[in-house]
Amino acid sequence: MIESTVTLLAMRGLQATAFSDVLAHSGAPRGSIYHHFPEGKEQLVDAALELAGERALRVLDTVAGQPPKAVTAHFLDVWREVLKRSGLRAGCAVLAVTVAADSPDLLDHAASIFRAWRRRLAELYVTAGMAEADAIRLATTLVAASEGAVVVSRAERSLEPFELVAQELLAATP
Amino acid sequence: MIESTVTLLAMRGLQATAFSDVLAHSGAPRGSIYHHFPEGKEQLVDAALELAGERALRVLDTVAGQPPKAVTAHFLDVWREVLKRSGLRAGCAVLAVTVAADSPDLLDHAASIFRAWRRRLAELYVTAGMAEADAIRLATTLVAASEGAVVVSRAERSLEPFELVAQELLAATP
DNA sequence: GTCTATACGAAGATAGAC
DNA sequence: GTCTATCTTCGTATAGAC
Repeated sequence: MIESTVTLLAMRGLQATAFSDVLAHSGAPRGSIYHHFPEGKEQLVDAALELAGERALRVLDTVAGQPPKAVTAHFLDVWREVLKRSGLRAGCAVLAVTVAADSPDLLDHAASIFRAWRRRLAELYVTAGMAEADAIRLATTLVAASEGAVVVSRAERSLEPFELVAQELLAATP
Repeated sequence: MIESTVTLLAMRGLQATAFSDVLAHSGAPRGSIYHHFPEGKEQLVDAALELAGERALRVLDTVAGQPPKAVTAHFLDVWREVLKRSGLRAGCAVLAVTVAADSPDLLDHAASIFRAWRRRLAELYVTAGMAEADAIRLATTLVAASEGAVVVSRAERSLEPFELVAQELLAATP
Protein backbone atom coordinates (compact mmCIF):
# COMPACT_ATOMS: atom_id res chain seq x y z
CA MET A 1 0.00 0.00 0.00
CA ILE A 2 2.80 2.41 0.86
CA GLU A 3 4.51 1.53 -2.36
CA SER A 4 1.36 2.20 -4.34
CA THR A 5 0.86 5.48 -2.54
CA VAL A 6 4.30 6.67 -3.59
CA THR A 7 3.50 5.85 -7.20
CA LEU A 8 0.08 7.48 -7.15
CA LEU A 9 1.32 10.61 -5.41
CA ALA A 10 3.98 10.94 -8.07
CA MET A 11 1.46 10.49 -10.86
CA ARG A 12 -1.65 12.34 -9.68
CA GLY A 13 -0.75 14.50 -6.73
CA LEU A 14 -1.96 14.51 -3.15
CA GLN A 15 -5.67 15.26 -3.24
CA ALA A 16 -6.25 13.21 -6.36
CA THR A 17 -4.86 10.13 -4.66
CA ALA A 18 -7.84 8.57 -2.91
CA PHE A 19 -7.94 5.49 -0.74
CA SER A 20 -9.93 3.75 -3.40
CA ASP A 21 -7.12 4.35 -5.88
CA VAL A 22 -4.52 3.02 -3.49
CA LEU A 23 -6.59 -0.10 -2.85
CA ALA A 24 -7.21 -0.67 -6.54
CA HIS A 25 -3.54 -0.17 -7.37
CA SER A 26 -2.14 -2.25 -4.54
CA GLY A 27 -4.79 -4.93 -4.39
CA ALA A 28 -4.92 -4.52 -0.63
CA PRO A 29 -8.14 -5.47 1.14
CA ARG A 30 -10.56 -2.70 1.84
CA GLY A 31 -10.80 -3.19 5.54
CA SER A 32 -7.07 -2.89 6.12
CA ILE A 33 -6.63 0.82 5.80
CA TYR A 34 -7.63 1.98 9.24
CA HIS A 35 -6.19 -1.14 10.76
CA HIS A 36 -2.69 -0.37 9.55
CA PHE A 37 -3.07 3.40 9.44
CA PRO A 38 -5.35 4.40 12.30
CA GLU A 39 -4.63 8.07 11.71
CA GLY A 40 -5.91 7.84 8.17
CA LYS A 41 -4.63 9.38 5.01
CA GLU A 42 -2.07 11.66 6.58
CA GLN A 43 -0.33 8.70 8.17
CA LEU A 44 -0.34 6.79 4.89
CA VAL A 45 1.10 9.73 2.98
CA ASP A 46 3.67 10.23 5.69
CA ALA A 47 4.80 6.63 5.32
CA ALA A 48 4.97 7.07 1.56
CA LEU A 49 7.19 10.14 1.92
CA GLU A 50 9.47 8.24 4.24
CA LEU A 51 9.80 5.40 1.76
CA ALA A 52 10.49 7.69 -1.19
CA GLY A 53 13.06 9.65 0.79
CA GLU A 54 14.89 6.64 2.10
CA ARG A 55 14.96 4.89 -1.23
CA ALA A 56 16.69 7.80 -2.95
CA LEU A 57 19.24 7.94 -0.16
CA ARG A 58 19.96 4.25 -0.48
CA VAL A 59 20.50 4.60 -4.22
CA LEU A 60 23.14 7.21 -3.50
CA ASP A 61 25.06 4.78 -1.29
CA THR A 62 26.16 2.91 -4.38
CA VAL A 63 28.22 5.84 -5.62
CA ALA A 64 30.00 6.61 -2.36
CA GLY A 65 33.69 7.19 -3.03
CA GLN A 66 33.28 7.91 -6.72
CA PRO A 67 34.16 11.20 -8.44
CA PRO A 68 31.70 14.15 -8.46
CA LYS A 69 30.57 13.62 -12.03
CA ALA A 70 29.59 10.04 -11.22
CA VAL A 71 27.53 11.25 -8.26
CA THR A 72 25.69 13.79 -10.39
CA ALA A 73 25.14 11.30 -13.19
CA HIS A 74 23.75 8.70 -10.84
CA PHE A 75 21.27 11.05 -9.21
CA LEU A 76 20.11 12.11 -12.67
CA ASP A 77 19.74 8.46 -13.65
CA VAL A 78 17.24 7.94 -10.85
CA TRP A 79 14.93 10.61 -12.20
CA ARG A 80 15.42 9.68 -15.83
CA GLU A 81 14.28 6.18 -14.96
CA VAL A 82 11.20 7.50 -13.13
CA LEU A 83 10.23 9.43 -16.24
CA LYS A 84 10.96 6.62 -18.67
CA ARG A 85 9.32 3.81 -16.73
CA SER A 86 6.12 5.79 -16.32
CA GLY A 87 5.91 6.90 -19.92
CA LEU A 88 6.64 10.46 -18.74
CA ARG A 89 3.63 10.42 -16.47
CA ALA A 90 5.21 10.19 -13.04
CA GLY A 91 7.08 12.82 -11.09
CA CYS A 92 8.34 13.12 -7.53
CA ALA A 93 6.05 12.23 -4.65
CA VAL A 94 7.82 14.62 -2.28
CA LEU A 95 7.32 17.53 -4.65
CA ALA A 96 3.68 16.61 -5.15
CA VAL A 97 3.08 16.72 -1.41
CA THR A 98 4.95 20.00 -1.00
CA VAL A 99 2.87 21.72 -3.64
CA ALA A 100 -0.48 20.55 -2.29
CA ALA A 101 0.29 20.09 1.40
CA ASP A 102 -2.61 20.90 3.65
CA SER A 103 -0.94 20.00 6.93
CA PRO A 104 2.20 21.60 8.36
CA ASP A 105 3.42 18.17 9.46
CA LEU A 106 3.48 16.81 5.93
CA LEU A 107 5.23 19.92 4.69
CA ASP A 108 7.86 19.57 7.39
CA HIS A 109 8.39 15.96 6.47
CA ALA A 110 8.85 16.87 2.83
CA ALA A 111 11.33 19.54 3.85
CA SER A 112 13.36 17.11 5.93
CA ILE A 113 13.60 14.78 2.94
CA PHE A 114 14.84 17.51 0.63
CA ARG A 115 17.35 18.50 3.28
CA ALA A 116 18.52 14.92 3.68
CA TRP A 117 19.04 14.57 -0.05
CA ARG A 118 20.97 17.82 -0.25
CA ARG A 119 23.13 16.93 2.73
CA ARG A 120 23.91 13.45 1.48
CA LEU A 121 24.85 14.68 -1.98
CA ALA A 122 27.05 17.39 -0.48
CA GLU A 123 28.79 14.77 1.67
CA LEU A 124 29.52 12.67 -1.37
CA TYR A 125 30.93 15.68 -3.22
CA VAL A 126 33.13 16.61 -0.26
CA THR A 127 34.37 13.04 0.00
CA ALA A 128 35.25 13.27 -3.67
CA GLY A 129 37.40 16.30 -2.99
CA MET A 130 35.16 19.31 -3.46
CA ALA A 131 35.24 22.31 -1.14
CA GLU A 132 32.37 22.40 1.37
CA ALA A 133 30.70 25.56 0.01
CA ASP A 134 30.88 24.38 -3.59
CA ALA A 135 29.54 20.99 -2.59
CA ILE A 136 26.41 22.22 -0.83
CA ARG A 137 25.69 24.70 -3.62
CA LEU A 138 26.00 22.08 -6.33
CA ALA A 139 24.04 19.53 -4.30
CA THR A 140 21.16 21.95 -3.80
CA THR A 141 21.17 22.90 -7.46
CA LEU A 142 21.16 19.25 -8.47
CA VAL A 143 18.12 18.48 -6.34
CA ALA A 144 16.21 21.59 -7.39
CA ALA A 145 17.06 21.34 -11.09
CA SER A 146 16.26 17.62 -11.22
CA GLU A 147 12.89 18.17 -9.62
CA GLY A 148 12.12 21.05 -11.94
CA ALA A 149 13.34 19.17 -14.99
CA VAL A 150 11.06 16.25 -14.19
CA VAL A 151 8.09 18.61 -13.92
CA VAL A 152 8.83 20.34 -17.21
CA SER A 153 9.49 17.11 -19.06
CA ARG A 154 6.31 15.62 -17.69
CA ALA A 155 4.26 18.60 -18.79
CA GLU A 156 5.77 18.66 -22.25
CA ARG A 157 5.67 14.86 -22.49
CA SER A 158 9.19 14.89 -23.82
CA LEU A 159 12.51 13.85 -22.36
CA GLU A 160 14.24 16.69 -24.15
CA PRO A 161 14.00 19.33 -21.39
CA PHE A 162 15.28 16.84 -18.84
CA GLU A 163 18.25 15.89 -21.00
CA LEU A 164 19.20 19.52 -21.59
CA VAL A 165 19.20 20.15 -17.85
CA ALA A 166 21.15 16.94 -17.27
CA GLN A 167 23.85 18.10 -19.69
CA GLU A 168 24.12 21.44 -17.98
CA LEU A 169 24.35 19.87 -14.52
CA LEU A 170 27.04 17.45 -15.61
CA ALA A 171 28.98 20.32 -17.13
CA ALA A 172 28.68 22.22 -13.85
CA THR A 173 30.12 19.29 -11.92
CA PRO A 174 33.92 19.36 -11.65
CA MET B 1 -11.18 36.09 -9.89
CA ILE B 2 -8.52 34.94 -12.33
CA GLU B 3 -5.92 36.80 -10.32
CA SER B 4 -7.05 35.12 -7.12
CA THR B 5 -7.01 31.74 -8.81
CA VAL B 6 -3.37 32.19 -9.80
CA THR B 7 -2.49 33.01 -6.21
CA LEU B 8 -4.45 30.16 -4.72
CA LEU B 9 -3.12 27.61 -7.20
CA ALA B 10 0.38 28.70 -6.31
CA MET B 11 -0.30 28.39 -2.59
CA ARG B 12 -2.51 25.32 -2.24
CA GLY B 13 -2.44 23.42 -5.49
CA LEU B 14 -5.16 22.49 -7.94
CA GLN B 15 -7.65 20.30 -6.09
CA ALA B 16 -7.34 22.28 -2.87
CA THR B 17 -8.40 25.44 -4.65
CA ALA B 18 -12.18 25.44 -4.48
CA PHE B 19 -14.60 27.95 -5.92
CA SER B 20 -15.50 29.02 -2.42
CA ASP B 21 -11.85 29.90 -1.79
CA VAL B 22 -11.61 31.89 -4.99
CA LEU B 23 -14.76 33.79 -4.11
CA ALA B 24 -13.61 34.49 -0.58
CA HIS B 25 -10.20 35.62 -1.76
CA SER B 26 -11.39 37.77 -4.64
CA GLY B 27 -14.57 39.11 -3.11
CA ALA B 28 -16.40 38.24 -6.29
CA PRO B 29 -20.12 37.57 -6.04
CA ARG B 30 -21.20 33.99 -5.76
CA GLY B 31 -23.47 33.97 -8.74
CA SER B 32 -20.81 35.16 -11.16
CA ILE B 33 -18.82 31.99 -11.56
CA TYR B 34 -20.86 30.16 -14.13
CA HIS B 35 -21.81 33.40 -15.78
CA HIS B 36 -18.22 34.26 -16.62
CA PHE B 37 -16.92 30.69 -16.79
CA PRO B 38 -19.71 28.54 -18.20
CA GLU B 39 -17.36 25.58 -18.52
CA GLY B 40 -16.63 25.65 -14.83
CA LYS B 41 -13.43 25.12 -12.97
CA GLU B 42 -11.34 23.92 -15.87
CA GLN B 43 -12.02 27.14 -17.74
CA LEU B 44 -11.15 29.23 -14.71
CA VAL B 45 -7.89 27.36 -14.15
CA ASP B 46 -7.11 27.66 -17.83
CA ALA B 47 -7.51 31.42 -17.65
CA ALA B 48 -5.30 31.51 -14.57
CA LEU B 49 -2.56 29.59 -16.38
CA GLU B 50 -2.77 31.98 -19.30
CA LEU B 51 -2.41 34.97 -17.00
CA ALA B 52 0.54 33.51 -15.10
CA GLY B 53 2.28 32.56 -18.31
CA GLU B 54 1.79 35.88 -20.03
CA ARG B 55 2.83 37.87 -16.99
CA ALA B 56 6.20 36.14 -16.74
CA LEU B 57 6.78 36.73 -20.45
CA ARG B 58 5.99 40.40 -20.10
CA VAL B 59 8.44 40.73 -17.23
CA LEU B 60 11.15 39.36 -19.49
CA ASP B 61 10.49 42.08 -22.06
CA THR B 62 12.13 44.59 -19.77
CA VAL B 63 15.54 42.91 -20.10
CA ALA B 64 15.55 42.55 -23.87
CA GLY B 65 18.92 43.58 -25.23
CA GLN B 66 20.76 43.22 -21.95
CA PRO B 67 23.64 40.78 -21.32
CA PRO B 68 22.96 37.13 -20.41
CA LYS B 69 23.72 37.57 -16.71
CA ALA B 70 21.09 40.31 -16.50
CA VAL B 71 18.52 38.03 -18.12
CA THR B 72 19.24 35.23 -15.67
CA ALA B 73 19.23 37.60 -12.71
CA HIS B 74 15.92 39.11 -13.70
CA PHE B 75 14.16 35.79 -14.11
CA LEU B 76 15.46 34.76 -10.70
CA ASP B 77 14.19 38.03 -9.24
CA VAL B 78 10.67 37.15 -10.30
CA TRP B 79 10.68 33.95 -8.29
CA ARG B 80 12.50 35.42 -5.34
CA GLU B 81 9.76 38.03 -5.10
CA VAL B 82 7.05 35.37 -5.26
CA LEU B 83 8.67 33.59 -2.33
CA LYS B 84 9.32 36.71 -0.29
CA ARG B 85 5.95 38.37 -0.79
CA SER B 86 4.11 35.23 0.23
CA GLY B 87 6.22 34.55 3.29
CA LEU B 88 7.62 31.48 1.52
CA ARG B 89 4.16 30.03 1.10
CA ALA B 90 3.54 30.47 -2.59
CA GLY B 91 5.04 28.64 -5.53
CA CYS B 92 4.32 28.45 -9.23
CA ALA B 93 0.74 27.99 -10.43
CA VAL B 94 1.87 26.27 -13.63
CA LEU B 95 3.87 23.71 -11.70
CA ALA B 96 0.98 23.11 -9.32
CA VAL B 97 -1.33 22.34 -12.22
CA THR B 98 1.21 20.08 -13.91
CA VAL B 99 1.66 17.98 -10.80
CA ALA B 100 -2.03 17.51 -10.14
CA ALA B 101 -3.51 17.83 -13.62
CA ASP B 102 -6.54 15.65 -14.18
CA SER B 103 -7.29 16.77 -17.72
CA PRO B 104 -4.98 16.45 -20.72
CA ASP B 105 -5.99 19.92 -21.87
CA LEU B 106 -4.71 21.58 -18.71
CA LEU B 107 -1.48 19.62 -18.91
CA ASP B 108 -1.00 20.69 -22.51
CA HIS B 109 -1.60 24.28 -21.56
CA ALA B 110 0.97 24.07 -18.77
CA ALA B 111 3.41 22.54 -21.23
CA SER B 112 2.93 25.32 -23.74
CA ILE B 113 3.70 27.87 -21.04
CA PHE B 114 6.92 26.16 -20.01
CA ARG B 115 7.88 25.98 -23.66
CA ALA B 116 7.10 29.66 -24.17
CA TRP B 117 9.27 30.63 -21.21
CA ARG B 118 12.14 28.48 -22.40
CA ARG B 119 11.91 29.81 -25.94
CA ARG B 120 11.73 33.44 -24.87
CA LEU B 121 14.70 33.10 -22.53
CA ALA B 122 16.71 31.37 -25.23
CA GLU B 123 15.88 34.19 -27.66
CA LEU B 124 17.13 36.75 -25.17
CA TYR B 125 20.36 34.81 -24.67
CA VAL B 126 20.92 34.52 -28.41
CA THR B 127 20.27 38.23 -28.85
CA ALA B 128 22.89 38.80 -26.18
CA GLY B 129 25.41 36.87 -28.20
CA MET B 130 25.17 33.27 -27.03
CA ALA B 131 25.25 30.32 -29.40
CA GLU B 132 21.86 28.78 -30.10
CA ALA B 133 22.54 25.41 -28.47
CA ASP B 134 24.03 26.95 -25.35
CA ALA B 135 21.13 29.36 -25.12
CA ILE B 136 18.36 26.76 -25.19
CA ARG B 137 20.22 24.54 -22.73
CA LEU B 138 20.77 27.37 -20.26
CA ALA B 139 17.22 28.65 -20.69
CA THR B 140 15.77 25.22 -19.95
CA THR B 141 18.01 24.80 -16.93
CA LEU B 142 17.03 28.22 -15.64
CA VAL B 143 13.33 27.43 -15.84
CA ALA B 144 13.67 23.97 -14.33
CA ALA B 145 16.07 24.96 -11.58
CA SER B 146 14.04 28.01 -10.62
CA GLU B 147 10.89 25.97 -10.35
CA GLY B 148 12.63 23.32 -8.31
CA ALA B 149 14.35 25.87 -6.09
CA VAL B 150 11.03 27.51 -5.30
CA VAL B 151 9.59 24.13 -4.30
CA VAL B 152 12.53 23.24 -2.07
CA SER B 153 12.65 26.66 -0.44
CA ARG B 154 8.93 26.56 0.18
CA ALA B 155 9.15 23.15 1.81
CA GLU B 156 12.07 24.12 4.01
CA ARG B 157 10.57 27.54 4.69
CA SER B 158 13.94 29.11 4.04
CA LEU B 159 15.28 31.22 1.23
CA GLU B 160 18.67 29.55 1.55
CA PRO B 161 18.15 26.75 -0.99
CA PHE B 162 16.83 29.23 -3.53
CA GLU B 163 19.80 31.54 -3.07
CA LEU B 164 22.28 28.70 -3.47
CA VAL B 165 20.65 27.69 -6.74
CA ALA B 166 20.55 31.33 -7.85
CA GLN B 167 24.28 31.66 -7.27
CA GLU B 168 24.98 28.53 -9.29
CA LEU B 169 22.77 29.65 -12.16
CA LEU B 170 24.39 33.07 -12.33
CA ALA B 171 27.79 31.42 -12.33
CA ALA B 172 26.69 29.19 -15.20
CA THR B 173 25.62 32.22 -17.25
CA PRO B 174 28.40 33.66 -19.41
C1' DG C 1 -25.65 39.85 -13.64
C1' DT C 2 -26.21 38.12 -9.28
C1' DC C 3 -28.90 35.62 -5.79
C1' DT C 4 -30.51 31.27 -3.15
C1' DA C 5 -31.47 26.63 -2.97
C1' DT C 6 -30.46 22.26 -4.19
C1' DA C 7 -29.01 18.10 -6.76
C1' DC C 8 -25.27 15.04 -7.26
C1' DG C 9 -21.15 12.66 -6.51
C1' DA C 10 -16.75 11.76 -4.19
C1' DA C 11 -13.88 11.03 -0.41
C1' DG C 12 -12.50 10.40 4.46
C1' DA C 13 -13.81 8.28 8.45
C1' DT C 14 -16.52 5.22 11.81
C1' DA C 15 -19.25 1.21 13.61
C1' DG C 16 -20.20 -3.25 14.23
C1' DA C 17 -20.47 -8.04 12.21
C1' DC C 18 -17.70 -12.02 10.96
C1' DG D 1 -7.65 -8.72 10.23
C1' DT D 2 -10.98 -7.88 6.97
C1' DC D 3 -15.83 -6.94 5.40
C1' DT D 4 -19.98 -4.13 4.58
C1' DA D 5 -22.76 -0.39 5.50
C1' DT D 6 -23.26 4.15 6.71
C1' DC D 7 -22.33 8.97 8.27
C1' DT D 8 -20.58 13.34 7.31
C1' DT D 9 -18.40 16.77 4.86
C1' DC D 10 -17.40 19.13 0.91
C1' DG D 11 -17.05 20.63 -3.88
C1' DT D 12 -18.93 21.04 -8.47
C1' DA D 13 -22.68 22.09 -11.02
C1' DT D 14 -27.63 23.32 -12.11
C1' DA D 15 -32.21 25.59 -11.74
C1' DG D 16 -34.99 29.22 -11.30
C1' DA D 17 -36.15 33.69 -8.90
C1' DC D 18 -35.01 38.62 -8.76
